[in-house]
Amino acid sequence: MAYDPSQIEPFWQRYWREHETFRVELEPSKPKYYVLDMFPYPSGEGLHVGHPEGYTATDILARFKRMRGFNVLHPMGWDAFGLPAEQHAIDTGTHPRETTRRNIANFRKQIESLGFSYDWSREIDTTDPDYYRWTQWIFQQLYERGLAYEAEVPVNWCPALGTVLANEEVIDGKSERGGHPVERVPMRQWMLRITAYADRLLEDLEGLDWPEPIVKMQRDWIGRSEGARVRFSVADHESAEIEVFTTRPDTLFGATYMVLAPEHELVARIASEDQRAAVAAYAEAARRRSERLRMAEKQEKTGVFTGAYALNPVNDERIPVWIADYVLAGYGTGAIMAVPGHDTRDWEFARHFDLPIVEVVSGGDVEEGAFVGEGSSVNSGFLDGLPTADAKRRMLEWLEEAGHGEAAVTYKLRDWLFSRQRYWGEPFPLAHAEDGAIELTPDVELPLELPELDDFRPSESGDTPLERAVDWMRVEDPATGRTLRRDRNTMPQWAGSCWYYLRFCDPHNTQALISPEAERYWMPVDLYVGGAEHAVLHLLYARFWHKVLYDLGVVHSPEPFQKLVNQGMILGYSYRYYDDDLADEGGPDVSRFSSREVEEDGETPRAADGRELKARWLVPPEAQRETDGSWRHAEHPEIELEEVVEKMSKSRGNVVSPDAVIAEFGADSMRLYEMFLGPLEKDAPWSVDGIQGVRRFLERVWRTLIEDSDGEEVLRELSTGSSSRDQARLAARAVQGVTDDLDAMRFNTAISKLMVYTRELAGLGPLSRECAETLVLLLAPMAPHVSEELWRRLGHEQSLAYESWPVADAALLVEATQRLAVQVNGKRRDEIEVPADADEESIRAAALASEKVQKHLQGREPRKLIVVAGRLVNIVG
RNA sequence: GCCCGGGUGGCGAAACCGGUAGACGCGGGCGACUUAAAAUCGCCUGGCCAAGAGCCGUGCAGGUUCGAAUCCUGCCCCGGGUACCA
Repeated sequence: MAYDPSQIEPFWQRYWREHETFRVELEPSKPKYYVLDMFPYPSGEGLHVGHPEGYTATDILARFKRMRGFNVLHPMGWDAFGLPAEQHAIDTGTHPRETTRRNIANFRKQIESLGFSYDWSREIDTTDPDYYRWTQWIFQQLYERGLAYEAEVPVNWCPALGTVLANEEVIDGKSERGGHPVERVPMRQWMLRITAYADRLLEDLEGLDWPEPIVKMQRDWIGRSEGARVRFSVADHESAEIEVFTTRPDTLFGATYMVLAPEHELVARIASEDQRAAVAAYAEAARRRSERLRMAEKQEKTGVFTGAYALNPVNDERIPVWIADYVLAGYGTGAIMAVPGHDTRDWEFARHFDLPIVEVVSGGDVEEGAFVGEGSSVNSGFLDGLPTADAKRRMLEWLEEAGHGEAAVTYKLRDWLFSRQRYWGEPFPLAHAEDGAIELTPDVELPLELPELDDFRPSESGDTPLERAVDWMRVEDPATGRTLRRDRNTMPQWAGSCWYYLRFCDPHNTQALISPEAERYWMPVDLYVGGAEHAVLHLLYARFWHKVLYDLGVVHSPEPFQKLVNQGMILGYSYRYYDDDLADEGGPDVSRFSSREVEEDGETPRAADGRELKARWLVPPEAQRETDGSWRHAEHPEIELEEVVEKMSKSRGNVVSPDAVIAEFGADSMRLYEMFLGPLEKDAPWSVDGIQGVRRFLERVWRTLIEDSDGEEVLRELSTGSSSRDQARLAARAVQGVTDDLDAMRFNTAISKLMVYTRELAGLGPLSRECAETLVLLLAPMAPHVSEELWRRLGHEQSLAYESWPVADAALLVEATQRLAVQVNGKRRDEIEVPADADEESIRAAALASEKVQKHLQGREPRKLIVVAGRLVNIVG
């Protein structure tokens, strides 16, 4: 028997658990390192192969930093509230708590089987009342600071299902399950005033060690823009006034019409008699379209004239007021002044509806398209001749003097819709009085626990699941004795993940969400690793809460995550076809279609005859591969399937579990393989081609140290005394290379350097103990089980988790000579070897002395000679 | 649509700041060992042809530069996000 992970890995996992090897305490004398994974939602599908990628990366860092003397906080927990457990409860009647408990147990077992060095004594579960007690506490602080308020906000209401749907559950205006119509209807909701923190969220991005694209996405998401608010009066409607925001007040003379969002409150008031019906019909249709579709510019421009006119304040011209769904109610003021000459969407709209286009900034041709750049004002009265910047300033002065508007800043960022009409979330810690007053649940009554239910559906009357708990909903106000009603909503899943990184620092504190000592020592997070799909929302929400906690004095750093790394997504394969069974009823009449027979119409797939279709996804064995490489529906082989590569998800069925891989190759091979696949940040579809390579590497490492002697696995005899010079140089290069790569999180190249080191050691005669131990220590963060086993066999009694990381002897890294490429006119023609300290003059001479170079120069005099230190010489001639 | 990222051999990739394209691994080929196979070890493996001191080659088309996978412009394809999936 050779290397056998099925023996080694469980042994060491038990060893670490029993010895609490990775348990950490606050140790002020030691430098700390807090390395955090984005904790998972424990879904019923279990871990997929994408999870271990990020977790392996952070685990390598955690182990590496421990060996370099840091006190490492490396925790794991569960973001366990969420939609799937509740859906499952509705389908099966199983309490979400039970589903969640089972899923967590499964996730923990899978995660443990990979040998991660988590401090499990700090495990967190967001659905644990001891945890969400503090989520509720934070909400109360937000409320008391005026950062939580109630408002009427449109939601995806599905009358047939009697419930509000997540955007994901709505496809092209119909529910994903059953294809029932969905409309946007306003509902009273909790909102968090994240916009009050917009500027700080923007400014503090500055000092963070985050990938630049993520910073940019956050910046764009916040979308600060400076401009003006302008008020237009409405002709024949004394009291009506349309307020708009524009970044280009200098183009006000070019405003030839206005557009209101279909939901705008003025629409009903100002629509003229003869347009009323058309306006109502359009508004009704808009309610059925998703915001995403409405923002898509490629869509045909639609809109309806309201019959009303506004007065342009600069010239008192009557301009028509339209409604159109490209103007969104939730952004800005829900109304725009349209300047078709200088805004692309307005231009297209004006063209489509034959509205006037006026040039007010010179520099383009407004007949051909909108000119959105800067220039100088024309056709603009008192602005004429002014360059754009001055024209903006001048117009602002005029607006303020005339009382028609003022300078303003708006943000694309909207306040955060913070309530859900669901069961499986944190209850709001407050109650409502008849008169609308809100009483916070007293601190001693926290946590306010979820009521027990056995039916998790919304009620037919549109009540939320919580409203089924009649007794729970009713509460007596201890002060006045009057009866209050608890809030019928729960918090969104984001809530628990907004502050979990703080709780890991002090998970069992019953007096506070975190002690000042723990917070001062451990925070901020030094390295945060997770998927790029969280680039905006989770990270922005968590930063917002952190800043509120900063203002409350709970935390001392303005930002929670100092360094952020996004691991790439591991994608899965599925195989797509379409059918016309929109209501998911099945049966014999269903027609099926291959992709090539289907056209996309916006979000709606259609057959050649115009019939609406629905996409379906299969995975093997329902999808079968033919000998010609095509994929076919197993039951309907006439249907050719289209291969699609996407994020792994239940809806696609393309989730791949790591369990089988671990069983076959071992956890160390799995870890190494995921790291060896390519750079951590890169997306890639999952495949196990090539996992043999890292497994073979581990076997080679094993055989380098262990030999079979009469069926007994024993340590090879190691050479006595110190390493040979060649061995020492090889080891020094490996140490330097691996250390640099781990510091920069280049795990793939670190592994390749270890492969080279191992292979070349074999060619250098009897192995020295020093080289052997160096190999094991360098491998330890990446393949910890086999490394621990070899370390023990090398005669050490303690785990190597806290051994010192090897240091390279700088003197051994110096080379005596250097090889330089020699180019003639940029093409490589020869190579020369010169002393490492050769000066430029001798390098030139050596290059020109090359026969091959002379041949290619064909007698020409070199016009120019470029020497790049350590790299090459380029002779131009 | 908008925002972000990616595209290099048959495949995963490397090339870190504009300086020798393809390290390392998979797959494939040849050889050694073996009665044989597996395992292991060694060598070869971007394409083309007239086979050279040759030409071409990093999604496509251009540009900047002594020199471009890397920088710039335009385009194509793929992935992620798009505020109630997480």
